[in-house]
Amino acid sequence: MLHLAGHSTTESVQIADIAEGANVPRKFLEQILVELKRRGLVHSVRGRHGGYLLGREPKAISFAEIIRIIDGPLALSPCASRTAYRRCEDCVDETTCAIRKSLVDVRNSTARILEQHSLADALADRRKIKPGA
Amino acid sequence: MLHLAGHSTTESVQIADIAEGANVPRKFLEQILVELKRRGLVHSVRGRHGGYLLGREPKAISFAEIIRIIDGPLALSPCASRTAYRRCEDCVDETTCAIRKSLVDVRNSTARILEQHSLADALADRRKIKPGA
DNA sequence: ACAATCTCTACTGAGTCAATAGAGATTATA
DNA sequence: TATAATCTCTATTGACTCAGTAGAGATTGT
Repeated sequence: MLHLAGHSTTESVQIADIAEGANVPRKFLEQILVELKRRGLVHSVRGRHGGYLLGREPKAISFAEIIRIIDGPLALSPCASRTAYRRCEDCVDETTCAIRKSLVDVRNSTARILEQHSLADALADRRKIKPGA
Repeated sequence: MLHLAGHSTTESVQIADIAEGANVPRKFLEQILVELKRRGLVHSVRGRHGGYLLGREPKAISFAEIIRIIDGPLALSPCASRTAYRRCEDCVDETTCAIRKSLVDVRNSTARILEQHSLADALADRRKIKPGA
């Protein structure tokens, strides 16, 4: 995603280029991109000079969103998740579960941090440190 | 652990009792307890009237410590972990990795929250809500 | 027509997780 | 001393996930 963010929002980049830049197998990257596409974070251009490009401006794509798609919900337990809530099977009483309270705290702070960081921020950081690259 | 914290620090509780209270298979619980013992969080008493008891006072056992033993490192990626640091294999330059910065932020906030919560806190919470239980 | 690319589905191998199984060591008690 | 109750240890299972592989099919530029 950082690689794509480094290019314009109008010209597409080919899988092979991204794979080389990110140092991951092409076919493996493909599966991730298909999923990202399904969720609207990237668009694809088919055919001869096809490729991928960001679906929105870099500043409108948060780390939280990407991580949720690739790694699943942020919460440590489904019962503490907001986007993928699921009650624990053997939970006796959720409202008095002292463990869940902490897990919800953790989820909230994690979500806050990851939602504040966008691709644009990451790109700016990188440029700040390595102006030449 | 909450079950154990509910008992005195001197008398042991049998696996079967904890298993029933926590609604998990006895043999499965056993493996967790053995690991917790290896790390010093609980002690065991062998033989006829054996069982388990907390290795320290409830207020000296944090959620962070328990979760690290049962679930592994808190960080989302090994490169952001303090207790189990490991460099990413295909990392080009760790100091300029914009993703890692966010992951370290998340780890730190997670660790702060989970280290502040102890078994004693959880026990107090539970009693506050359900004074009779 | 053809070549380059994305698209889709299925598969593999290693690893993890919850759970099971059983033999062995330790201790209280009769 | 024998026995029963308990923890201890190691191995194994089955379902699942994760990274990666494979190949046929659809789409588009030339």
